[in-house]
Amino acid sequence: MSMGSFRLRVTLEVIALYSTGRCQYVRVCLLVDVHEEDCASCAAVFNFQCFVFNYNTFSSRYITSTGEMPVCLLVSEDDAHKPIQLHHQQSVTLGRGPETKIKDKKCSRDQVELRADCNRGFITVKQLGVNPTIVDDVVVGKGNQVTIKPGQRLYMVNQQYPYTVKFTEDTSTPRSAADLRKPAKRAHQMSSEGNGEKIKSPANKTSTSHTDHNRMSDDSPPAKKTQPSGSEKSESAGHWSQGLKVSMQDPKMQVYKDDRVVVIKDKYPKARYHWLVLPWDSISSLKVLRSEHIELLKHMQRVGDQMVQQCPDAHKLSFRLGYHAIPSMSHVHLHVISQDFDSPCLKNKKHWNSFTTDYFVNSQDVIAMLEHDGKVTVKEGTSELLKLPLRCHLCHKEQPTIPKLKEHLKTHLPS
DNA sequence: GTTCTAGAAC
DNA sequence: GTTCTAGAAC
Repeated sequence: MSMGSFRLRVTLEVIALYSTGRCQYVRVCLLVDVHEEDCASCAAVFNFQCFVFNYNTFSSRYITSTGEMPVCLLVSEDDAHKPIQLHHQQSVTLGRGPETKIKDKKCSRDQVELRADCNRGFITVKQLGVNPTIVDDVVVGKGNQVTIKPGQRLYMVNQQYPYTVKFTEDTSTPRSAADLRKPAKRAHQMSSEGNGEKIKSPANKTSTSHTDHNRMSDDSPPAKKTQPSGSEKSESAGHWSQGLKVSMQDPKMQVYKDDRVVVIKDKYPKARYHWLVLPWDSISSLKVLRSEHIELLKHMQRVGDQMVQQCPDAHKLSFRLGYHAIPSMSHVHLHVISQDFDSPCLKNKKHWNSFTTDYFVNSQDVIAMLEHDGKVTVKEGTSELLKLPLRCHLCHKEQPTIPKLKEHLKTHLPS
């Protein structure tokens, strides 16, 4: 039966998430002529998707309206710290720690999981800690979740540490399609079907790109050297331990991303190749991982394997994929690191032992633990492993000092 | 996590 | 004297 041809009107709302944390939505209307020879409308729709996501060809005449998505702020009522910005539909775990400045041991480090819906103007609050989180005199209860809107009050734990939620317009967000096309503020391209996007060649060898790497370090907000510029100043990630959350959002740092994870080069690589695979979802540490995270961790490992396969030196270097048992930096991150350990950033015993003792837990072992026990446990005394004598990871010969160890490692380098 | 530096080790 | 480490500070 002949279909003839017809005109398809497509309206699509695109949510742009900027590296600064701001959101904007753009409504796109397109008229697509579908002809019989296109075989099926899906072909036209497919082409349409390619067109939309190829941002540089995105003409302003297709944009029928733009608007500011409200920014969600969690405000400390006792003014203990600056408001914490919550990104649209991104889970954030909060509790005792530098972000909230709460030191009360009754408050878990992972007391609540928050997820803001900036369109509809509420936050979903899930209590993770044992002690009660309270919303308007009602105990949430461990494992339960409630919503909180402006006007309501959240007590982090035991009628203490009051918070309110606020949604405000961010007037600094670019308003025109021309603004949107400026590369520095361009939204991250995201596959609609979860297919990954290689941003630039992973062949950026960390040891040979130190000039570039250091330049990037100077641009981005490290612990003390530089301050974030512009709107980034208002972000809550000021403490050094929150640095990964900032770096993962920085397009200059990203080498791969898809709908679940992002890969960045380690800012201080401990080997020729050293990447970090991070989930977009805010997962503070291995401790909060449960069975429901298994698929995500398997995906992180697949992406890590992919980084290795695409590495031009993969044939002559070996790699390990794993997690630090007790990481210093918040936000779960999978290390993908070549085993040459040929890097000026590897400077001390802690660096060495964190990658060459059981302090480094293989990705497969973490996944196996989750599959078997439903959680990840770290053995007692693991932190002591960082103080062990320096021992070559290949021939196990002990070395007296870091400089001697580095000299020794050269003997194992591929020719 | 890094940087800085006092003092131990050589 | 120099080299190197470990712990405080950030």
